[in-house]
Amino acid sequence: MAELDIAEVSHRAGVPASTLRYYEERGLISSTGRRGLRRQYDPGVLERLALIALGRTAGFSLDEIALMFAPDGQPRIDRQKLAAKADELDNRIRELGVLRDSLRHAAACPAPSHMECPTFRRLLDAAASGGVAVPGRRVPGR
Amino acid sequence: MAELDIAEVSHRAGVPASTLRYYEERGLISSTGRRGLRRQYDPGVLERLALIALGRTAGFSLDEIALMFAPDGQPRIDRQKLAAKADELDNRIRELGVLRDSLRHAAACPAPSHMECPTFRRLLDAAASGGVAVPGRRVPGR
DNA sequence: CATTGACCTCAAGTCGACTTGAAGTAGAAC
DNA sequence: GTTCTACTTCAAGTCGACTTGAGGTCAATG
Repeated sequence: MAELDIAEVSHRAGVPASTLRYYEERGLISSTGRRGLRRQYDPGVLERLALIALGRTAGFSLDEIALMFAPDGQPRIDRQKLAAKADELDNRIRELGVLRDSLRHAAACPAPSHMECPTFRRLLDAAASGGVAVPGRRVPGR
Repeated sequence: MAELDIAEVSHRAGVPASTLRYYEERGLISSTGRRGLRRQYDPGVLERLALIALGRTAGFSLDEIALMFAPDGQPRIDRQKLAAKADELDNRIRELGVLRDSLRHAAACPAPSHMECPTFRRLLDAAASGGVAVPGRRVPGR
């Protein structure tokens, strides 16, 4: 079985068929042909989908991911971009670490009200001054 | 000057006026009155905005945050929820850590193509099997 | 040969958190 | 007293990644 049916791909990759069609439309994957109406895929699409999933979890947009494939379909992953994303992740991880520790402290804090807890207030100031970022926040000028 | 003008709040909190109106509409903050048309705010709104910002960076939705204020305006932060969010953050942090390490490895990997690098392939399998989560991904059945 | 059911296309809807635009108003400066 | 300007309301638009729905098609099953 060289060719996979869309249902097969959907099942194996754990991705809805609608998403496969969407990815195709966006140029992220391509079908090798049709059996009747139905899309057929090369088994390699599974690896490609894994790559896409990976990119998504690393925080790349679909557009960015699309650029990571050469026109011939071979992944052309820019090592610099990977390193940059790793650094980005590093920052986010550090932020989240601080946040987590502070949340835990606040959860265990004996102060009658959170507002009277110095740790909580410090956290608050950090958040207010934009020291910590929200992932999906739109930046002014975009 | 007990009362702050919306422009003042916007400036001090680093939040656009449109967002302040939006937060008011959502019941997250309230203005004490108007001078002419313009909203006036109690200085306490700044602390509240900081609290909102904090909640956002911790990954709470505006609806969740709204529930963290008692009707009287006093923050009523559920310590259990904080702890739960901390645990959630902990998981995410661990995932991101793995991802970061793998990205870094891939970036430095000597294999001619990423596909031939065992570390990269392992990472790929993890991503494919949904071992790592994308923050904003919609879960089936929601 | 007719039915079934899973696929197809294309347009439109969803979600959350805002932003933007049009049309109006009022305090303050001239 | 007029103009300026920063605010006001309300509806609609935006962004990314998909999902959903209506109406159509076709390989396989009976």
